[in-house]
Amino acid sequence: MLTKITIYEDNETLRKGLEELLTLSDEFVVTGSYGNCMQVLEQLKEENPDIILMDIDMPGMTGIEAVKKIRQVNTGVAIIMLTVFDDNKNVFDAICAGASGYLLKKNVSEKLISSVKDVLSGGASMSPAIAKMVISSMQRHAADYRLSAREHEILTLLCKGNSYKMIASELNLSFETIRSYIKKIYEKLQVSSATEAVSKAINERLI
Amino acid sequence: MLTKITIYEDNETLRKGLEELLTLSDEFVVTGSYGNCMQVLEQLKEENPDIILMDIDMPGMTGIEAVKKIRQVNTGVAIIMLTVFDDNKNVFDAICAGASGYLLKKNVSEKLISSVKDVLSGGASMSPAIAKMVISSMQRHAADYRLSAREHEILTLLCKGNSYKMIASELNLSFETIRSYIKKIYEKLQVSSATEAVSKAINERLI
DNA sequence: ATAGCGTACCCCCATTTTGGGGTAACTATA
DNA sequence: TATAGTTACCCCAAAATGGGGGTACGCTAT
Repeated sequence: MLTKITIYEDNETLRKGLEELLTLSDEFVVTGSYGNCMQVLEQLKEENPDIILMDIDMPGMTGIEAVKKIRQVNTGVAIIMLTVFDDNKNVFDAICAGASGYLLKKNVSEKLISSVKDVLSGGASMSPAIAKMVISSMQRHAADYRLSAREHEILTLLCKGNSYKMIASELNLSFETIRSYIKKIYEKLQVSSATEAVSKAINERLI
Repeated sequence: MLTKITIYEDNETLRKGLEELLTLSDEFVVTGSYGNCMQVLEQLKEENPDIILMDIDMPGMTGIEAVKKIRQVNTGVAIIMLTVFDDNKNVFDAICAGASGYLLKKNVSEKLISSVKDVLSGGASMSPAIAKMVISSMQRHAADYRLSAREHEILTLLCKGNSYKMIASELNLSFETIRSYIKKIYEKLQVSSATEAVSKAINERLI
């Protein structure tokens, strides 16, 4: 069965090129091809494609906004972002909005078909440069505050929203014991309130 | 110049295979090849490779522990994990520990050389399945609690560790106003303490 | 025009948290 | 055998927070 693909790309030359590239292979059919994504929801409903190629920078509505709109009504269709931007913000916004892949325009000609196949088989597609950015963002890690196992445990419970009392009963320790632990934790994390501790713990991946 | 590669892999057949595969191309030289990573730090210092291929499941010390050790003394060397595991935990642990790529053993023969080249040129290498896992983890997004702009602003300040007082002075509002906003925020988020709110806000990416 | 929402402020009271001071047993280790 | 680190407990007082009430103004959409 043919794979249905809809294209959003405001550069007409590139758009035509994409259409041709996809049509050359007899596995794909281009169900729609547009210079902006103002009617994206209607077109999605109408054409029901398997894959959407979405440029980020388009007049009227950005590709990222379009992805958000699409994901509100359809979580299934695969969306590959197609863009000249390789900066952190665009990549993360697109991924968080719900894109399944991120292809830089300079790589389109070699990578398009394989990317499409990757997402069709349930995977995601990222160029090495994009993958590097994503991985780096996961690695900004933990200064080591040398929390003991017990301190770590108590911090974890605190981060789940437990009060001192709840932590005490959870761990079968006295309220006062929890207090002294938390004092020590605050000291080690260099904070002075539960909210600071929780925010630091989560953001720096201590828990 | 030749690219120096060290291999850690306890399956001897596979290890020999990797050596041959790499040596076939005249761009690589295998500087070391070991069945466990007990001496990884000494070997790293001795051989100073450009790339390390690291199996996850090895006797004595896991590849993930080895990566952590390596990253404590060397942030430059690229590390490609080589494993049969494609479960969430192993992938994330490896990436967070500092791996630059993650290759499933079933894909090794076709993907090894291109993965090595990807990481050599400063990128990262992930199979589509791994990329999918990583992307999915970034997408678990925001139930919409319909916070107003002001409520969002106050929640953000709360998450940074500010007390009610500090928020009030920051926004030039009265202490009591902040209190009533926070009460409303708790209601919308269905929580009843600052720690819960902060944890929910960060984990569900509300801020 | 009126109901709803967001904004901004105020009161009370009880509970919780924080910051400062302690003590003491146990374990590991140098 | 000191010494450090962890675990566990206690007191006090001040500050912050949570839950419950309110009022008022302006905007918007019905």
